[in-house]
Amino acid sequence: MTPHPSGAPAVQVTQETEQPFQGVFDDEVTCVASAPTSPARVRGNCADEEGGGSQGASRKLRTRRGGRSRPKSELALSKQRRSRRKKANDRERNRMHNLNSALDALRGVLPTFPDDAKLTKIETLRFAHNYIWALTQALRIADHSLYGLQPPTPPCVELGCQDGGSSGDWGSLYSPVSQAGSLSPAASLEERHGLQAPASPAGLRPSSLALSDFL
DNA sequence: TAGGCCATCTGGTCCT
DNA sequence: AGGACCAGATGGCCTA
Repeated sequence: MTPHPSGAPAVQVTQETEQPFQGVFDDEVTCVASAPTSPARVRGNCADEEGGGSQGASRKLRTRRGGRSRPKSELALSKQRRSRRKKANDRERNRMHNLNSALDALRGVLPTFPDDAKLTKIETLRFAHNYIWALTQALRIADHSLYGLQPPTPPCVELGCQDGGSSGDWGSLYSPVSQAGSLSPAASLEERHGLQAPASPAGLRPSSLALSDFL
């Protein structure tokens, strides 16, 4: 897999202050300056310049409030808009970097893969979901065998606490996701990379499991 | 070359 | 007003 074995360095971002596309912000001068960016961006920047008929409104404001709040010139307003947009882009970028960091952390606690194999975002989420389910099932089975035939109360996993663990989920052999199959990717990792599930920390039998079981 | 995945920008909406 | 979140759009990179 690894759509970006050598490329896409931005995925590995851990520093919040990193600004891989510093050049993007050089559009302080003109909206055309962001040529490497998408037309949408250019469109947006230029649209900002237009300001949607704010001329009359600003004039009205100027006449209405006379003194304290200084009226801003179109140039100042445009500058302010660009500044706000730039800051919003920065925040959005940081937000996505945080999200990716969290996804990387999640990948880190999932069973290890070959170094050159990296789960995609959607695969990571699906894998984690089903892996957690499998682990809880393993715990349940272990408890079951320890304490006899009486099915134990399901462990209170955070996401399952609110409903006290419905018997429907816990009574079924397959995870709801696995049953539905709607979340399974068209081609499993195993098929694409010949991967086998590594040993599970909870004592699952890895020999009988494949990644596709989790995906 | 098509398709998948990704990063980024952008505007809208909601919340503080 | 400003920040967080979201979804759409876009273009780049990579693989089959």
